[in-house]
Amino acid sequence: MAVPSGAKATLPEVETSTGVDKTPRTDRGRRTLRAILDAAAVEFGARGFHETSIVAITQRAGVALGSFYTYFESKETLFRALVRDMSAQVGAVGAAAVHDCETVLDGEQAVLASFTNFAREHRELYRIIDESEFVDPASYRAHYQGAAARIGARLREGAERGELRPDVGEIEAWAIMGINVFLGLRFGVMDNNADLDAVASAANALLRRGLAR
Amino acid sequence: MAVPSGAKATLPEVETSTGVDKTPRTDRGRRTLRAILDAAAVEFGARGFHETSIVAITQRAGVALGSFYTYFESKETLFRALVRDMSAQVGAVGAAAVHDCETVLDGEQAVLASFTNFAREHRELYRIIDESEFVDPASYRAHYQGAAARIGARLREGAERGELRPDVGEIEAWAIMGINVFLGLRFGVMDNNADLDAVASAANALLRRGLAR
DNA sequence: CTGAAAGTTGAACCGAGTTTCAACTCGGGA
DNA sequence: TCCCGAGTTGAAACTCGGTTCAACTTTCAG
Repeated sequence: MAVPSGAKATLPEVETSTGVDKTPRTDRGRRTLRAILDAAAVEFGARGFHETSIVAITQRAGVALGSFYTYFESKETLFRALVRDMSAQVGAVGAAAVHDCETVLDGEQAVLASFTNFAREHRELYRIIDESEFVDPASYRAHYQGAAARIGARLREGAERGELRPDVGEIEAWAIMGINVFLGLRFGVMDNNADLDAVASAANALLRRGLAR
Repeated sequence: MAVPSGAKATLPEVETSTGVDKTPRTDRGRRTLRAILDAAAVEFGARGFHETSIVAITQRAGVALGSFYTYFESKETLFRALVRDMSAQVGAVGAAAVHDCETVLDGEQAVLASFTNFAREHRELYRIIDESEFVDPASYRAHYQGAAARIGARLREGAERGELRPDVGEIEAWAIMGINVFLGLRFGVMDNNADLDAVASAANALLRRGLAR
């Protein structure tokens, strides 16, 4: 039960390089695919890609080893599907958070608060995204470039509206992303009890006024 | 030639769980060990831990497969030695950078500038530290907790000296670390031409005044 | 009810890469 | 010069986990 609700509703597209369509056609098939995805998120999150065997995944999912290959061409394909799925969810969570915020800076605070919460509820997020650097570099880059681009767009809008300095750009976007990722790691994942709203608020103070006396 | 000069001078301690001392006793031995470490940094940096075979390392080092086991108990042991070595170097680079800076904020700017430069010159840094999350979790945690602690100590001193707000703490330390890591990735590693001093200066402006108009 | 398509099963195959080891060479001290 | 410990060598043993596949069951449209 470590896979976010978003993923439960929509099954991620599983691409096949060899034109063979592996999309399940029946309900039974969709349930099995879902079980494999959930089990994989748990196993990859706990042990990492290489330490996780397909047997472990299918056992946790309660299906036979061979069934795996009904839905995926390889362990890599499965991992890729999972990475893309989680990356999309992070984007969705962020978009939802900014939705009804007055100012850009309020928006950034809301994004951070919801992101750290999301990370705490989905411990596997970091390990899967982090490991995609080695297993699926393209998705890894896409994930961070996409996130930075979204932050950058919000900053630019804030600058146009006169809320932010006019010179905010890519540097600031990547800086904010770095803040979010590391605070998510430290206070969302490594620490169960931290008050995440307080963390978001402190980080936002840094964005607003800086650290100087 | 991807291993930092620091590592060339001092051979990192290679611990053995089984009490067998693998430290080379002759010059020839030290040269071989050095060659293996250098080759390993290149290979791990280019292909990652699991995709790198010991054969590839020994071939690049120009020694026979069996020689590897004269110096290391396993591939993991070697990787661990490398992680600890690089982590120590990052610390050293930071310490050197703050050394003769007037204010804390000047210090943080100097640290960021030298860190991004270091990352650009040692592309393997990120991949090795990142992958230690999976291969050697203890060193991974130690690396980031250590870095955050050093930043935190500097901030505290700045607060005592009245340069910074009195309430700076762990949140701000991890936020700064996140900024540094992501700017190093984006402008040091992913981009060869970015002006790293300009990047450090922009990030420092964020720390000083924030982003607000 | 029936047949074909979809899905399930797990034993066995297989390749890749780590680790071992016994025979060999090197180098420096007596 | 001789000797011996340190270091080198690479073929082969071993391990392990991904992938295949042919026999089987379930589903569902007609």
